[in-house]
Amino acid sequence: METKFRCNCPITTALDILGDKWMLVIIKQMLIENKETFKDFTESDEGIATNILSSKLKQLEEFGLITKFKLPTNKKSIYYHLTEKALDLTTAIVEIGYWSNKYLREANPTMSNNEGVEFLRNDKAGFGSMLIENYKEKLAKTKN
Amino acid sequence: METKFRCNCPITTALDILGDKWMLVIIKQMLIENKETFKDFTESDEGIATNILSSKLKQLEEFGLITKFKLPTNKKSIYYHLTEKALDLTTAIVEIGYWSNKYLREANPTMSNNEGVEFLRNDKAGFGSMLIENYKEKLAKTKN
DNA sequence: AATTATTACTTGTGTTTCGCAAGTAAAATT
DNA sequence: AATTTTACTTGCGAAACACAAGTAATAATT
Repeated sequence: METKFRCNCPITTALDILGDKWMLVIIKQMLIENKETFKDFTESDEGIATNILSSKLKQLEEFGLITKFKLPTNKKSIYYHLTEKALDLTTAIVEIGYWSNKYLREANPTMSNNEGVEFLRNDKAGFGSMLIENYKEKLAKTKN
Repeated sequence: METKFRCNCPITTALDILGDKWMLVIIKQMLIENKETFKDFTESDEGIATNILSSKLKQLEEFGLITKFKLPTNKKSIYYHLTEKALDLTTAIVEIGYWSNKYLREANPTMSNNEGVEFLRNDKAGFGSMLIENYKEKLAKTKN
């Protein structure tokens, strides 16, 4: 599948790939909510349709944002992991969350306000670092 | 038009509004490329269709991200301006640009590499501050 | 060992969003 | 007065997305 880029602007180019309903949401689910398998994603709050999920996982892999991984003990499950390239989107994702918490509470009054959100509000950079560190630790455990 | 939010996650909530092909691109065009009028947008590199532009401008206004403005000297032209709420997305947009410059050059070899991009690469935070400052200066001039 | 359940998908169909071309009404220019 | 410019809308085809159902391989249960 060939991506057509709208123009030579870096920001627009990124949005040619990430600017849709699902790409960043899936990355967020992996980064923050420990989603790893197809089933994990289908069970998430966002409720993605399986055909969409399938096609988005394919795209994410094509762009080098995720890799597939199998455990030798389980031939059925496929584990999807974020690459360094995707992990480097953490700061951008955190910025979006920070902004959303600040401005979108009246638009979506059901928005959660837990310890994670509090951490984000109080220490944006620290929250990002924590996410990356946690994710890398988790990967190290899974792969060894 | 009523927005349905997929769940209570702040990040997903933001992407329910901004997660499409055009919303962030239009904000970027206003912030970085001095696009103000309907015609400005239609002439931009990205080449948005006029019906899409019209509906996106409506949405941006509904969400309080832009405001309409008319000059007393010109009854035809409508000037669209970013609100503080939208300006507060600058850091997120800059992060996306920074990431794109770092990772998407092989996907889109035509990506520009001018002084602006160099500034972004060398001083992400400074680049963001500069954009906001410039934008506010411009607004001050237009409105008075 | 045979049946059932789980996982990771695909396929089919309808709906919504998006893209392109053309048209329109009001204001501005010639 | 006629033309052009600006800010749109309308109509139609294409693409993305949503929902339901089905399938093939593996794993668990009886």
